[in-house]
Amino acid sequence: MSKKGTRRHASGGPTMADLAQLAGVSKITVSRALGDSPLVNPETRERIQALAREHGYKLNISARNLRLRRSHTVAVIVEMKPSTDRTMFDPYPLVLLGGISQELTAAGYSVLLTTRQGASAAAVQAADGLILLGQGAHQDAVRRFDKLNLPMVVWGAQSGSDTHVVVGSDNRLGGAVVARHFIALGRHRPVFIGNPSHPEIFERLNGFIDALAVRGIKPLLMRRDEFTVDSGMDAVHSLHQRKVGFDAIFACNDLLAMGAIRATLDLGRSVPADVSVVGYDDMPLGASFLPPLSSVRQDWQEGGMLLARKVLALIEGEPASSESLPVSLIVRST
Amino acid sequence: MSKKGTRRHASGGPTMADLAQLAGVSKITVSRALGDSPLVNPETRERIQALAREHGYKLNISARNLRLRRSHTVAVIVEMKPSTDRTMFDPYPLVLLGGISQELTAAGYSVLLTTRQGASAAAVQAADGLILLGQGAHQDAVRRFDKLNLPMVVWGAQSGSDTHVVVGSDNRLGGAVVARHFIALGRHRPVFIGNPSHPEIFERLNGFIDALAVRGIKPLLMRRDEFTVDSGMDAVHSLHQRKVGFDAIFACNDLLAMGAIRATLDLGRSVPADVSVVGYDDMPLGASFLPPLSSVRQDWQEGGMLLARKVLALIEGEPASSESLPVSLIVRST
DNA sequence: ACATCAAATGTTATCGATATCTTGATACCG
DNA sequence: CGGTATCAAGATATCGATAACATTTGATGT
Repeated sequence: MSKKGTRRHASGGPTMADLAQLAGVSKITVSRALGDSPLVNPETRERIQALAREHGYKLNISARNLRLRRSHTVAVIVEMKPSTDRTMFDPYPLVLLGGISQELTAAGYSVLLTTRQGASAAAVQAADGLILLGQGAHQDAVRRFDKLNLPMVVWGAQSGSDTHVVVGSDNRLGGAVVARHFIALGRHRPVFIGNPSHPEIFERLNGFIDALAVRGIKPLLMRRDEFTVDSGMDAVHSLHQRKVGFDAIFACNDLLAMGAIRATLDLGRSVPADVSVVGYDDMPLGASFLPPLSSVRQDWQEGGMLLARKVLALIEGEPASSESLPVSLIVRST
Repeated sequence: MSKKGTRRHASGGPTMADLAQLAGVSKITVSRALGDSPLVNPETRERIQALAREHGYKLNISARNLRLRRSHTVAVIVEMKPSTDRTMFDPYPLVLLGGISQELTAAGYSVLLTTRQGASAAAVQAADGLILLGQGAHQDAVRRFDKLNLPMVVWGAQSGSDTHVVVGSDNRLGGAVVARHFIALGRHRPVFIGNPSHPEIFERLNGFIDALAVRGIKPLLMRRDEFTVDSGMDAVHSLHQRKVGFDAIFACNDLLAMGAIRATLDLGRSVPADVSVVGYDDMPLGASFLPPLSSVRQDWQEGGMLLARKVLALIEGEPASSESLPVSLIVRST
């Protein structure tokens, strides 16, 4: 079936040049017709578009990207720790991704997903913009990708010295809200469970401490590196062994909170009568926990959408500034 | 020759041509040097690579993609329903993605993440291969992307008529394993909770039914569309109201199972003494549930890696066949 | 000394789409 | 009727990297 004129290309379909020949016009006219440019006669346009459909023409994105110097692609760099085989402990990154994806797709962009390590770094530089996820978004990572000179936004906590755009929940506020909740309940021996070496957790802790300080209350920090139920239980058992008194627990994650509650109940104390507990992230499951868990809710989807909007703005050459998203305390039974 | 020599390009860095001029060689030599080709003199190579580093040279991926007709990119199409759907909020797709990402990255590929709807469909065709996620992977979606004529693999349940490569957990086996577990425990009035209109769930149900049939047992189907704790509770309450007897529950998801257990306990019956319950997916939280939940575990990460390996094989022109991953029953207290 | 060969580098064409600059044709105006 | 808008379409150059083919040079063998 192969004649010289109708050569099939290895990659498959016909090119604009092929269509041009079929239609008896030049390449550029085909380009215009397919782009609905007003520069072509409506009849010609129709004819060419029909021809394109008929022959299953597909635009070669790589060629267009090269010519336009734009890929309409945003790279999302996710920190996937090699250590834990469970990639990330929680569903949130996906929700974040969902928000990002939704917004970018709507704007005609697509998402290039990359992990921090390895070879795919090469592909990143074809992107029009960058979104850095993964808690902390460690400075070295930021600096590394900064060198690409692309519009970039980072999810996480703002640290004063940063020059790039950071979007994140207002973790300080999150801590403060919980503190005020405890104060309103008349608690005065609160405990914080979590790992403050993550910038975001650090902010929560600070907000917590500062808001408590207003009443002269100093929380006890139970540092725990794992964000698991077991870790939460362990923290409370440890408090008990050390005979430390406490009447409120702020766990920086719902799993920790559930563990803490379980351990507290095991020790024969009541939640919330004896001990108030508040978690963080408002996992769907928390509402079904017994007793239903109070928690601080972040709007991840909105976060993702905001991240996306910021990169898009930067890509368009518009200014964009760092921003914190409000959080809300969902009070249930604990 | 007027201004060309020193012109800075809009997109930023120098090109191979620029480097070539700086080094006093031709473009192709630069290309070879940067590609560590043995065709260039080691000294020359060093010199050029040093120059590249010094001037912050970045390869233009779009140009290379065009020339090579390969993007070293695999598109992953995720079904994200805009509504509050299960897919988006479960951790599993992310784990799957993690596996995919890990394997592809290792092979020098990157991941183009796309949702099924919308404009980003254009970008997909630049990919070297396709992975279709999202339960069901509905036939229309499959057919639509099949037209792109790209190597494609699908995550989900195999339906006999499919010609494309399907990778998924062995859901039939999952159902059968639970059935045999119930039989071993001497249960004879089992209930299935879930939504069998999803192909994967349908398979679980079939495996369950068939394996029970060996002992002449017929399970009761409680159809529930939502995969939530509430839905699980509701199912059991409904059973109770209708005065239907049961001594075993197979919930096609852990949240349903937890709900079912909660409701069962609420009704004054004991788990597992009176009623055995098995969930599905083995969520991390299930192990910390009270009582610790028995569940069927699928290896999502391995699934993702397998998907990736299959597309890569297809891309390389090698054959690949559909495959089911084994599942395992994790017996805990329920 | 001359042919042969291999190493190192260069020349040219190409991947496919599109911006810029022209050209040809028709209409419109005073 | 000459001159200028207006519209439709073409010619050419370009984006940046690389494959295929071509050339130069020095070394080796007989």
